[in-house]
Amino acid sequence: MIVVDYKDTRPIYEQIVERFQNLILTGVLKVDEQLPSVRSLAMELSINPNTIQKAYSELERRGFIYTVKGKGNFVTYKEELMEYKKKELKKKIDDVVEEAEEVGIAKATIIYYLENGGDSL
Amino acid sequence: MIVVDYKDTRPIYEQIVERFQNLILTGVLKVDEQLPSVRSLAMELSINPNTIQKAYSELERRGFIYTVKGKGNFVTYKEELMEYKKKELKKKIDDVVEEAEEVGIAKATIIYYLENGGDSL
DNA sequence: TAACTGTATTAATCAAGATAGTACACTTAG
DNA sequence: CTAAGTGTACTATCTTGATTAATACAGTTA
Repeated sequence: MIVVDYKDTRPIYEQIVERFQNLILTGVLKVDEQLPSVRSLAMELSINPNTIQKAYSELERRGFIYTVKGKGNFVTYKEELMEYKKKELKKKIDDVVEEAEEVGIAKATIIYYLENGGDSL
Repeated sequence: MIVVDYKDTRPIYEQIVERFQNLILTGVLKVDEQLPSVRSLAMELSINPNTIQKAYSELERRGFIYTVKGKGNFVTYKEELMEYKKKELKKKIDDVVEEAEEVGIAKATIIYYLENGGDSL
């Protein structure tokens, strides 16, 4: 379910955070479903429990999971997550548009590219 | 012209690379214009010359500048850069679209958002 | 020749990420 | 209640990439 890419320059805990985010947002992990425990996942991936813990803390901070001491980590109610994801997406889209405009590519050109693809940028 | 943000977690040389990329792509630095020398910029920013060198090497590798030993570093012909920038932009746009579709947001919705903004995602 | 340029190399330092080991608190099944 | 599973916290150590430091070499130009 979770894979670590050692060729990736990003820290392991970030990779884990992103992987779980995707699993949750795509519905592979259902609402209130339990995530692997800190220790078991660490064992499975042959990495330190502290690294998993760091990833889980970040996922909780971002609102993707909630933690119950002594029980485990669980997936948050999905609607809240969609809101989070939408915000992220909007930010990315706005960034791209801004970046394009800095080099003289208008928003309309981007829309045209989205509609027609290919070399239309 | 160049600023280093120590609160930024990214390495200094990456910040410098990105800053110069923008200055070049936005036309603030003209074609064939000379960049500050390795030593002078290092002095100005109070950082090590090696760090500037690393940034300039990367900029050359990416095709943004060309280097003449004994003379300095100069801005590359702009059309080539636009091609580079367009490729980058396309990649980013495609990424966003893919990411959106993973959570059930269609390309059409993104286009609508671009056209109308606000909460239309 | 002197004073600029870029380039290369080696060693030392620093900080973030990751590991290792241990301890403590809570929950649940038995 | 006890045992085994959870999450949490803390400290010490290791590793790696980024950065600094110091120096040397090579090309360009006034």
